[in-house]
Amino acid sequence: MIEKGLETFFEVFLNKQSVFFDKRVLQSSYIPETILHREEQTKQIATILAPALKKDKPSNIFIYGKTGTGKTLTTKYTTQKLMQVSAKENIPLKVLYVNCKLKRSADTEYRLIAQLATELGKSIPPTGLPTEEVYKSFLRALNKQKQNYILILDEIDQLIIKTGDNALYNLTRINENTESQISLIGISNDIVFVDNLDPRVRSSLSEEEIIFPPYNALQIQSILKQRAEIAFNRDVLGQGVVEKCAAYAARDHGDARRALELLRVAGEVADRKNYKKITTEHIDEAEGKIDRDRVIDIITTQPRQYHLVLYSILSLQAGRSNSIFTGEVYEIYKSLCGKTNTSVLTQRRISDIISEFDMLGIVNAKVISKGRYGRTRTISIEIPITVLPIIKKILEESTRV
DNA sequence: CCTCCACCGGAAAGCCGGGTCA
DNA sequence: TGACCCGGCTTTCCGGTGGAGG
Repeated sequence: MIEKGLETFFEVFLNKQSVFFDKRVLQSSYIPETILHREEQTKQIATILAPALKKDKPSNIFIYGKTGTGKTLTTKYTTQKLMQVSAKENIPLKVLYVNCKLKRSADTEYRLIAQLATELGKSIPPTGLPTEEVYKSFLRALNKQKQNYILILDEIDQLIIKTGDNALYNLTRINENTESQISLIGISNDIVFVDNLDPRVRSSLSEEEIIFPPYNALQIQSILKQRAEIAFNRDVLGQGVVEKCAAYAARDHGDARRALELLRVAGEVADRKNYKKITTEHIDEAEGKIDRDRVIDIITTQPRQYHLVLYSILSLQAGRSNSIFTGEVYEIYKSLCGKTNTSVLTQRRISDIISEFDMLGIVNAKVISKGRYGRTRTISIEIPITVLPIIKKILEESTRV
């Protein structure tokens, strides 16, 4: 009986009308036919890279712009076109793309070089070898065929923050040891990190600099319309939906990625509720959902010690309205450890965990001075009230012995 | 104006589990 | 098997420090 019900459920699901025609178009990995509002930047990149077709070494490029301003997309798009020409004309040229933020893939010097070598067909074990050895292997792969390489390092700031500029330094001078020519394209949404770079690396990396300004609301609107045309079925977008999405995204620094995500989730919400059209209400709902999912996702993937810390903060907040200090959190945390039979970490460590929560936007922690009574952080919770019960449940479950 | 609290936060080093290689 | 490597997580050490209270 139950099976029967489930079967019909699936059948109904299968036959259900969706507002989507091709959802992938709204994902950030999708590269559209034409890229709107980035003509200038596309041209700049193309101009700089073009010499590669004549076997000259293009200058290194440093690309900077806030999140969702089309840096990655434009770079990928341009290099893709470049490759098409080089393939047609039989010009040896290779583009390697690496995202330095991807955990366990390219977020350390070893892994970055290993990743690059892997893309050139060398297989490198994920660990165990001296980094030096990996470099040698990479070099051998480069030399196997003399040609131009364009190396795209996305989110390069993450790499620098985590592991310093060693890798970058080595990469910028790798040309001295090889027949092939390597050009770097560094992409970053943070510009301050450049200051901490070795001057040699800095000047080498930013032989050319390209800035991606944020989109304004109108530009985001046209981007959304361009994608929506392919992504959705005919006539599913309600009055003012695109406008509202764009307005939300423009509100905080014109992030096109967020706008697209908002639109996509709004569509999913509409689907789930069996609406044939997406309305502006769905957007509000989508915004809340994205928020909640983000928080829940962050917290569930956090290790146990972090849960204990957060639980301590939560229970402190429950009783009072005034602010919470690090010392108090640590006291509660310690007693919690005792109760749950967990090893106790140092206050120094807990302090770091709290700032991590702060950076993740789960908690707001500001350093203040209480004069005579010392210096500490004031901590408050930033989790939307609607998710608090869920979070509490998650924490309680993981905190239990 | 000086003191001195209760932490902050950088640097370095240790531990441990994952791995390679000869 | 032992010497060695990498990377994540912690601990240790320790020099700051904003501002209320004296």
